[in-house]
Amino acid sequence: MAGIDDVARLAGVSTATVSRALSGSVKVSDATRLKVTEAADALGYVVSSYASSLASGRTRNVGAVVPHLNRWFFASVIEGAERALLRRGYDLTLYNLSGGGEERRTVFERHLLRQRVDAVIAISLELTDEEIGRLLRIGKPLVSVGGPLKGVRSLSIDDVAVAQLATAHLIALGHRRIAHIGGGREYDLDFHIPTSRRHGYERALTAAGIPIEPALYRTADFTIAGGYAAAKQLLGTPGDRPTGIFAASDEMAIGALLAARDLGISVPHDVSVVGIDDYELSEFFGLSTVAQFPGRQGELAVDLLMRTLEPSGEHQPDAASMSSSADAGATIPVPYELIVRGSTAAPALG
Amino acid sequence: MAGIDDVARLAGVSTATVSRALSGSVKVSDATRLKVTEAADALGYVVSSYASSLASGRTRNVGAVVPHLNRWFFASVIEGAERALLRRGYDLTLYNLSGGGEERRTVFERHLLRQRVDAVIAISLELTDEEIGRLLRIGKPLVSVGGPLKGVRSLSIDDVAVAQLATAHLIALGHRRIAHIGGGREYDLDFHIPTSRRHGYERALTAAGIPIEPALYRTADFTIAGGYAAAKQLLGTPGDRPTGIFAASDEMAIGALLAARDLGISVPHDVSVVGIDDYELSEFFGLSTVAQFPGRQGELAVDLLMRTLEPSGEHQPDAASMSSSADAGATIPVPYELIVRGSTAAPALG
DNA sequence: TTGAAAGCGCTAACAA
DNA sequence: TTGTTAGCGCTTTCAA
Repeated sequence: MAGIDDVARLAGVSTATVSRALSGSVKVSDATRLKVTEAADALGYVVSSYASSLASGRTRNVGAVVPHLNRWFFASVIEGAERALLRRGYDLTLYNLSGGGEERRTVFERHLLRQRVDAVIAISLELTDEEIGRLLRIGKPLVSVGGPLKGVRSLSIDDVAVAQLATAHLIALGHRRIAHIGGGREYDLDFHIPTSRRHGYERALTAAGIPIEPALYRTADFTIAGGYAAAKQLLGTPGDRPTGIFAASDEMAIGALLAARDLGISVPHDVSVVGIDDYELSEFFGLSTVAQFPGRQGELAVDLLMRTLEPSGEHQPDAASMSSSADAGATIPVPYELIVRGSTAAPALG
Repeated sequence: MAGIDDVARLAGVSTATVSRALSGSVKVSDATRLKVTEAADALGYVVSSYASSLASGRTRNVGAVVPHLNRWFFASVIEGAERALLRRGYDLTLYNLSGGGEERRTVFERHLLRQRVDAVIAISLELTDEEIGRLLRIGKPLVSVGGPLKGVRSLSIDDVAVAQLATAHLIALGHRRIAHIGGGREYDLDFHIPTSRRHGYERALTAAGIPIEPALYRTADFTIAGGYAAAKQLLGTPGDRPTGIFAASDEMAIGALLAARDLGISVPHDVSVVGIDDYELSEFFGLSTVAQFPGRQGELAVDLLMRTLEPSGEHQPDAASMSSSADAGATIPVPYELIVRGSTAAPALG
């Protein structure tokens, strides 16, 4: 392993100049920079991250905390964040909390505090004040993706508006009996997503003068299997069957599609189905949905962080910006878009 | 941020003793250890990872390189590895190569060489000799999961045996006309998984005296949509339709299930379907499959690495064990298991 | 079992 | 623009 002195010697400059030439930011003459980079390449020299961190106090590494890894939304956010970080020469250290209770404590009390990361991205995690406080106190900027966090900059779609849009889409097609498959109470812990989406559904109905019918509301667990079971109840019950179903996630909506098929109910002729997400299988199933773009959300989170970590020129180096400035704690709305595919149509006559 | 001196002062010992007491390994009296841990807790002291790394040369961090994050197998391996690492106080730094060509180069030429990780886990990646060589030369142990890598310890199921088992399952039920949906040539780059699985299929047929029919072989891209399209061809073609389909992955098998349904062909009455993986949706679809356990594979990879990183007692501290000892480069077979669900049965009579 | 002290390999003042 | 030098906060000899 060649060290900085080897490079300095070969290039005929001091180690300080090597450091400056390689970091790129500070003023170095072109000729010197060239000599240095050539020497570094010749020796296969790469800056040692920990020596650099110890001297500079910056790690060029960001921590990402997720509740699970094997779910489309979380994995997509991470992919986007990683892409953006790699582009800037940063690494991403992953903390997956799916293991259970004890894990969460050690991650927040040890791993995230040991100065391995410059900042933290929390994905769909309702952090406690304690957890947020610890991070902010040691000066680690924090950004939340997927839901609002008190006192923390947060990126999230407007769940009420998205649900309202999906429901309004069905109403605009002429549907009046519209069921909703929402998330169960146990999934309401994090940011009340199920509750917000239910509100959006109800708001759309009310705006159209359609009464809210409790019988048309079911809950599930955000999976295909859960959506399937809920839809079977909704569609199999004899009597006044709904002509439209709005599911709070595409996975549940796909479950509804499969349930309808198994019951011999044709989509969209007999029932229309709309979801939220634009999940990876949604296109295959021809599901109409309100798309959100988790990869883009991950990139945006990194952009936000970088403004604090690398205040470049126009941004004033506002050290406190992540914890006490006016917009800390603000929820920044991110884009969404209605995508109409084959699973929604006007209700059949009669 | 309290430092080690603060803890030393509060505990009334030297910084060296604090370091020893907290690292746990070296000899420290119980009384001293107690004093130190109490002082550390009182101050909220956590060892600074970079200072520790610079002094010790060890980071307690492992790099994991994946081709994509948003796919069940890769995400599951990472989850397992992370779980095992967290348990040992290690972090996991993720390198996702899905961004494209340039990314791969910088990851291998910069990020992985800058001493941020003690070891590397490569997941389903066919590394070049160059890439492997660089890592090994700077003393970073390397383990591969998902396929054999020349000169590197590798964890993988026996693809030929697994495919043979799945096919033999159909044969044992009485099927003779068995189709295979394999992976296309373009997916053969990494470890020849499609080729190996096809060999297993052919071997099972041959062992049963069943001729191999080219018309019963289709390729797809390992997705549900791809399996759906391939199965439609296989099942829709008039004439001597297969009574069994073996797909090289569960996702393609699920596609086949959906295709059969759309064609009005009943599973398993008219056609049986079996896959490989035990993917997360397989149970929901009642798919028979040969399960592999990627989470467990991730944990095993960590176990293997730890033997080199933390030679504890019985293991001799064999520094070269990952690169030049007898079993470096050996492929370690990992468990798999046939799971019979509702998608396979004896062929209908006549 | 404990303490003193010498680095680990860089970066950032400061000076030139 | 470049060089000199003093740390960054730990771990690990070595000596006691």
